[in-house]
Amino acid sequence: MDFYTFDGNASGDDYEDIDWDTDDELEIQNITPSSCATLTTLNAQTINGEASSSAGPSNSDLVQKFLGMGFSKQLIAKAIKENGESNTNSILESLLTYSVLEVEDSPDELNSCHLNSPQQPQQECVDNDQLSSDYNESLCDDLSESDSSWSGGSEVADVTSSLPKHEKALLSLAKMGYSIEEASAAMERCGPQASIVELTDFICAAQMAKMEDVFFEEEKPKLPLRLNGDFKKRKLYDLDIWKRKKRKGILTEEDDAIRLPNPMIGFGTPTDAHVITHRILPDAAVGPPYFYYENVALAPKGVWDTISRFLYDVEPEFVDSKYFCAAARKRGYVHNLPIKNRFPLLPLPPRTVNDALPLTKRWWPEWDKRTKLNCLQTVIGSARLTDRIRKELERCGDTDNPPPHVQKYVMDQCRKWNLVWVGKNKLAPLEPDEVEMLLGFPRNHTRGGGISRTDRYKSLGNSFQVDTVAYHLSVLKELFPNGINMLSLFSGIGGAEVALHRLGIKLKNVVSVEISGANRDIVRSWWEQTNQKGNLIHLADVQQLNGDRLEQYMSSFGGFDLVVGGSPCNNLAGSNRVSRDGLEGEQSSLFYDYFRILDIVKCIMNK
DNA sequence: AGCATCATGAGGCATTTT
DNA sequence: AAAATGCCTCATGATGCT
Repeated sequence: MDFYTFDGNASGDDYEDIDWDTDDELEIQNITPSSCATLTTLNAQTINGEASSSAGPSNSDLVQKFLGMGFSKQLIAKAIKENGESNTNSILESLLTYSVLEVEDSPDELNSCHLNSPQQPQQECVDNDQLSSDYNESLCDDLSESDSSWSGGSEVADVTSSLPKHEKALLSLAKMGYSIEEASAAMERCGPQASIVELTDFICAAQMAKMEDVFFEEEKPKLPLRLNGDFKKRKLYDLDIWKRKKRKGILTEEDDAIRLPNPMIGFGTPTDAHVITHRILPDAAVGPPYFYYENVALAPKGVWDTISRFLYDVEPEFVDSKYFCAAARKRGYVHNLPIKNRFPLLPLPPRTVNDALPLTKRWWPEWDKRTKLNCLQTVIGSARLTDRIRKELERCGDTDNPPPHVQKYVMDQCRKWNLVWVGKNKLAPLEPDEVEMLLGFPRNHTRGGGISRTDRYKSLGNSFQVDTVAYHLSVLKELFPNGINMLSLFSGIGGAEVALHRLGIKLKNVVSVEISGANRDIVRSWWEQTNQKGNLIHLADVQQLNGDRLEQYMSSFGGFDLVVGGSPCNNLAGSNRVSRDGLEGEQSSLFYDYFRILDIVKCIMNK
């Protein structure tokens, strides 16, 4: 395969022109992860997904940890000076002691303590004028919006001011007889906005788990994945069931499977008060290169376990993009990137339908309580549907409040098809440019150049949410100030490329593999329009990309810094009524090519 | 052949009710 | 504790038109 010349294939997700009757496909069955890198098993995890570090943390890590717990820099410096760096517990004791001298205990306030003093890191602004004025206008009051599904002001990992309420909470727990370790673990776990009740609930659960582990001294199984999220009653219930099953000896493999976190915020989002900044990666996963893999979160059972197993046992980070923009997008991301000091793209995108689509506000009925859209898919609602709804509403007469059964019918269809109000009794699916905006792409990114409207929806529906991905990739900016070389598999319309560009990360050499000619055209066109100085190499088929070819590229510009890819979800997505066959499905099995290629790159880089 | 349009549930959690 | 209910999901295939 040589540098690709554009063909006539204009479909967004079609693989019909690929010969599927190859031997490769058959060999996928029962394949096991085999890697030239040593595959090590993940150490037993603590409940909060953060394994305790055996090596002593560096001074900055230490400071960061206590900053995250809400102590002021001055107090931390003092405590470290008195106790030395090695003894974390005595530092904490000292910090608490200082707090006793300063703070009065007032439990009533503890139930509602929040971080304040929002801070946004400075960020180089790149091509933000691509975005619509609606978009920009809505940004200013974004932070003040309140949303019942999540709380807290804008906050990034670096907290520099003293936050006595945290210290109060810690102090209260200590006074209640809990150990410093338990209290701090619970606080780190539940977040700064957690109430005392939640904190004690967590500690209780942890104690129960610990107690029972004493009774069941055998092998320590992996606890269900809890990357983040609060430890509410539901979680206790889960843990209860799990313990009970274990006692009865009926613990099945399913109980050991990866579970989705609730809320689905991964290691944190730009607007979360509490962000996890440390994790332990399995040795085999540590780069180079950095890799970033994406797929739908709600895949059939066992799929994410397999993906994680192949990708060096890295636990997926599940994130719903509704915490980044006005539309939901539940996705899992497996990556070996640092997670400390992430920062969001600026300006922050509109976070409600009202802000994202201001023209719908006038027609939005009071009884439609939606503030977010559901997942943007590859097809839209039909005209007949919206016509049926309009007739149904008109049948109710000239009222602002149709009967409940009509409201339910309308709302069900609205949620199912992501309809928005564009007139009296008039609903409509999103326009392609509205989808572009919601996903964080520049306006008209997919417009023109011969692509059909149908395929625009298809390509957009298969794409990344740029703000979400950019937040994760932002840590690369300080690591690669001179730019990066990237291998982009299943590039689609270039979500990763756009994200890096908007982050101000220079793209030196990009090898992009994408089956759809229309999508390649889009990326090529974007590349030229944004005056990229780097080198874009387009290929069509990941299956044809072998080690020799990779070695050629890598020797010409010195290896890849980042390997990005979101492999086909066709056989994993819930919308697929016909062939939801799992990871071994016709298209979704291309995941194994992502692993194959990543592993080759890894081998070459670590030679 | 390309394009637009339309109809087509099940799987799997989470929550509520019994 | 179990059953019922609610809710959401990067889609595929058939058809008719130009």
